Amino acid sequence: MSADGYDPHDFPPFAVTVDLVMLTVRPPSIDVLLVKRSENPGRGKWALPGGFVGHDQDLLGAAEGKLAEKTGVRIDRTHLEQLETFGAPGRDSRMRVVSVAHLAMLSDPGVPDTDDAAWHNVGSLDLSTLAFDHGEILRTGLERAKAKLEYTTLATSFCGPEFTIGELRAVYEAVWGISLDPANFHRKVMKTDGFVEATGRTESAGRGRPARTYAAGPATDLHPPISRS
Amino acid sequence: MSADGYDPHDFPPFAVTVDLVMLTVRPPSIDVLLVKRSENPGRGKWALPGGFVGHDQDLLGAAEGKLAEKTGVRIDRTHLEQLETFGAPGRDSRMRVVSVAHLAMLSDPGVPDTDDAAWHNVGSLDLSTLAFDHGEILRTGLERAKAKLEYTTLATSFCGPEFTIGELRAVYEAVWGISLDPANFHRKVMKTDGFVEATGRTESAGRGRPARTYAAGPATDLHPPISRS
DNA sequence: CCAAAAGTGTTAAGCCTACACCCATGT
DNA sequence: ACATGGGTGTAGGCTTAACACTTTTGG
Repeated sequence: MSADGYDPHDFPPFAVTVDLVMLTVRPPSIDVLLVKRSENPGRGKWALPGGFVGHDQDLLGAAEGKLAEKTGVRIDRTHLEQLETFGAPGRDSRMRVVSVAHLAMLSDPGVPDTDDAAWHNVGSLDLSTLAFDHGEILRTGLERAKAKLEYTTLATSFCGPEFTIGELRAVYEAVWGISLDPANFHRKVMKTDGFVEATGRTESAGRGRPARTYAAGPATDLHPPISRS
Repeated sequence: MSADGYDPHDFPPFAVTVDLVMLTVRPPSIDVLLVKRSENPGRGKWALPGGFVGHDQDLLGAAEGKLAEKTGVRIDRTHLEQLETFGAPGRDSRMRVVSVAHLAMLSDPGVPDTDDAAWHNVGSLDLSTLAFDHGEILRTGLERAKAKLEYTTLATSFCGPEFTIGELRAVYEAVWGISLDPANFHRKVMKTDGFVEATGRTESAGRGRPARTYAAGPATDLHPPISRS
């Protein structure tokens, strides 16, 4: 674009793909969906799900399609955003590929693991064993997710349609790897407009006082101060 | 990539470009470098500088090249980062183009305006008149710059090699469009490790007590709390 | 001396943390 | 009864915003 001095019919051709970092939280584990490569390069290695962008697809649409194909999850309760674009020469030995990585944050879809697709606990995963540069992409996605919990309300997208404040807190604790004061956490969530909405129901977790349940609120991108202590 | 089920020799071909949102601050104005298009589509319109990515170039390298070509500025004092990738079908009428937009934050390079490249005050610019989707890209870049001032020390990259705290404050005031308390701002900068380093010199701005000068400190990506009040 | 900008001191308001304490349930 | 997690109250410490005040220059 703005290709002054270039003949538009003589540009270097690229393949463009989308790759997805699909994260879900099953406290205290945080899991990523990986697929086993059936072809070279990287045959037998685990990789992020992804695929070529069609000629008439936009980037987010291509990512949505991959997400639906892998999880069958309805898009509305899932957060999906562009992460970063990776395009180093040689990252794919076959050809010049630019991959637009996306980050998806979803509640446990309950999709069972199969031979060629499985959820992996990121804590016990050696990133350097992933195919291509997918270890680096995954690291970037994890960092983004950690950062976003702090100043957005996106943690709710890791929860089901109805959840307790304790379950929400468990998401933060899993992602940040620390423990939070239940009392103070409760207050911070409550005082943040649009974070959660009361359902009026309660849910018993077996032992202890039953907790009120909530649904994700309308706010998604504002900046509440959920501090890390 | 991870193109299971696709023949790697039969992928949809794309052109990949980098476009640059090059911002500089001349308080109280914040300026962006635009080039006038000499070819269709969008002939005569202003556009972000950019160009095709070469087959052996990585994305950041391609952006650095464009930056050097347009400003002659040395890279070390300039902040350059990937912004977002834009790839909607039809954004360029000639072909399917994916543009990896980058954001550059630089101190006034003193490059004079020419017929086909000029610095524009973003406040008095109608974004909808830019070529392609460059108005949207510019808006994204401005938002990113505003946000990054709050929790990084990148404001120094808008300043020259030696600057006063007042000049640094003027950067914040220009970007955020508000005025800050000089006393409190001074303290916040000083108590943030690695934000600025004293030169030992002072500089008289004509009237008033001469200010000590500083150089950018080693920190670039930490999180000092420069609040917006 | 006066205006103006740099820089320091001070104080009151608000926020956050830590923890005490009560509530409601399963066993 | 007691253990367990949910939820509220509260005191102390810390940060912050607002502004008074001193410093150092040019006119």
